[in-house]
Amino acid sequence: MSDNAPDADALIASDSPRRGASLDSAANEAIELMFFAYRDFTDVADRILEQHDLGRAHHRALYFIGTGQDVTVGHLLDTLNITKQSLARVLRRLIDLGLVVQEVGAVDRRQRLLRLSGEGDALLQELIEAQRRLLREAFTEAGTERLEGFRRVMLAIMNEEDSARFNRRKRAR
Amino acid sequence: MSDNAPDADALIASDSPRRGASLDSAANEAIELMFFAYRDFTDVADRILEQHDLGRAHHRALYFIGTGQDVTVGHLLDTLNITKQSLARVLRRLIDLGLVVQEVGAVDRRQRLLRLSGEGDALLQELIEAQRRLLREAFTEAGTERLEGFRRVMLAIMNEEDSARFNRRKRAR
DNA sequence: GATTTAAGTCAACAGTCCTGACATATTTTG
DNA sequence: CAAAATATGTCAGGACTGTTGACTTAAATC
Repeated sequence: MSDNAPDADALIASDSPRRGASLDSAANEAIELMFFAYRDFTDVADRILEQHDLGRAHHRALYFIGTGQDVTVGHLLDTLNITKQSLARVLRRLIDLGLVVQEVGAVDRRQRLLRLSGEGDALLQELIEAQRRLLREAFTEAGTERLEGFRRVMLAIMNEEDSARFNRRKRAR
Repeated sequence: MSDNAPDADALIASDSPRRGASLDSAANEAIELMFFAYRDFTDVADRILEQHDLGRAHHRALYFIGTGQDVTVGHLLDTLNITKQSLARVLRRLIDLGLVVQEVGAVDRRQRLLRLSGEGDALLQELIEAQRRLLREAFTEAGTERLEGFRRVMLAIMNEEDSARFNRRKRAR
């Protein structure tokens, strides 16, 4: 990717004359970190989903239904950035399997409030725990004092819309 | 996800009596960081790929062909963890577009060594630069002293096979 | 010479995403 | 109240990426 890539430990010397080049090679490295780490992160959930003949799209829907309050179809469309048609297929399957139930909105009866059934929540908890375990172990392995660096960088990678969404969700917890 | 989620800054107090709970809520938070950050990271490349009517699979193939040495079809299958048929379709397209060229292997003439054409390399550089810019800006925004934390945690999230692969690739640069 | 390996190909199927159009029920607005 | 806007659902059809399994060709290896 580039010559003379400095050791990552040296990157901290941000007053070096080659600061720009260091940032570039750190970014080159990070492209691969993102690819491999995300793949392995999703793999632990994929293995569970496979056993239920579900895919990632079902996981995402389950997740945001289960971790939000009064989630409507519209909220889900906003959060997932997909089309109504894409979501409909996924939601239909989850409802048919009895993992998700719908209720007519109390304030606005056009809305369909989505929530997980007991079975749906059990599956979601299983998925969350698998990814949580992986991350917990990674934090321990890397040293928990490095967690803050990880958090801040990941947050900075997000665009404004998503970091705002992330913070809204965080506040709601 | 859990009650009494502590502020992230408090997570550093790893000698707290609730260390385990802190790690859990940090991991819960990180599940969303992974989702949103990865999505926005891939989005900057997707916007460029769209203009060329290419998808993520083409990006991945271009990337590993362009950043490796003497990459064969077999290597690519190993790295990407997909089937021969999946790769074949993608590779066919890239070759037909003139972005990738094949040469018969010098040592083993059964092999097809893959490399990028000038045009292919130009596209790859454009893709890499878009993601590199995003990451560079994120590092600056988060503070470069936090880069090391990010790196170590991401590396720890990877499984052994991928972290070994990552380190092999890094050594080769 | 027989077996194994690297690559390419064919057929068929599944999951996820897209666009665009249209229907229904309900709420909001003029 | 009637008209417009909104939330949801659905239909048709297309694209990309992934899968499995079987088969061929050419070259290397035993």
